[in-house]
Amino acid sequence: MEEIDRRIVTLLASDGRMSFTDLARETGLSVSAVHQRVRRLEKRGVVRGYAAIIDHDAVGLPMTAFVSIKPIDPAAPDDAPDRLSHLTAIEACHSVAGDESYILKVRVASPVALEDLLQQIRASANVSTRTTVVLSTPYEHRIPELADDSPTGHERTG
Amino acid sequence: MEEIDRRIVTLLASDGRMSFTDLARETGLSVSAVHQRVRRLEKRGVVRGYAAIIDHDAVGLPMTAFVSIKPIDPAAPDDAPDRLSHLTAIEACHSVAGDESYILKVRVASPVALEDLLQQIRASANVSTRTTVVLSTPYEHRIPELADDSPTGHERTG
DNA sequence: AGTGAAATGAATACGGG
DNA sequence: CCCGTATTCATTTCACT
Repeated sequence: MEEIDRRIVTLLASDGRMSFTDLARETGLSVSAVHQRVRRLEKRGVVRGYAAIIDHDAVGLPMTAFVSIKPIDPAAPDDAPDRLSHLTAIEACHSVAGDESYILKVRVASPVALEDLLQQIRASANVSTRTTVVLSTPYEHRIPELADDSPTGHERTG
Repeated sequence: MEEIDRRIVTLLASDGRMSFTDLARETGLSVSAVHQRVRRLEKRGVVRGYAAIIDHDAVGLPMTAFVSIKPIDPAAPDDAPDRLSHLTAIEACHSVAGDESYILKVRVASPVALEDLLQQIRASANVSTRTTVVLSTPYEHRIPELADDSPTGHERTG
């Protein structure tokens, strides 16, 4: 991916509602050219979608935690993500290297809601849990610097 | 916060570029009414912003890790978030309860880049690190169900 | 808080270099 | 792959309930 696409991606990552007009100004291209590029980035899956960033305190989910899970029966088929996907309090599920198999990021309303959620997680996926409660979040959702070329599987190799 | 605002927040969380026209259709309000509500949600900080969701593989940052940090000198003032904020590979920084003081979520291009980043983290904040590498991400950025009332500090109490 | 209507500005489709 | 133009559609403001 080259310079201008990287710039577009960075701009949209920091303001997902930026207009094509503004993107055009920032990149020095015409509106139709950026429009075309954004649609292509969406189609190729580089831009996977757009989301409002919500203040979880303000919507009644002030408690965040990381829940690491480990299967009770290590021989059983590992379909924990599927078994847990109905629990909407789980914002993310990462398969990880290390002692435990997944790290879940969860958002709940209260300590009691967390207790309840942990029981549901254990029951749904037959796992043990280890929970790390978030006290505060100095920052989140930051934009990385995108540098140089990256393998998209779409560019020409020569 | 009541029903319609919750609906608007949920819709924008799942599609940050949804038009006011579509929001109006989905909520049964007029365009100007939703417009007013969205602006109010933004002003009150319930909606903190908008972001494009990026495929990190496609932009050359295919490696994600969680880095837990612990101060070398527990007596020193704890300004790790400030000391680390210049490292753009750090997407999020959470202060946590437990043995360690912060969990960082980082995105890097390669194992070597992670090694380099860990050295920078240790040097910048005078901390030890414990790193959990993400192997795959079954899901991320999911939208929680927003239920009932939540304390925004803005609604009338009677 | 809500509405509809009017004016501005943005998104999209198109013809062409 | 880029541009400009023309059309359609969304955003924003306003006067009013």
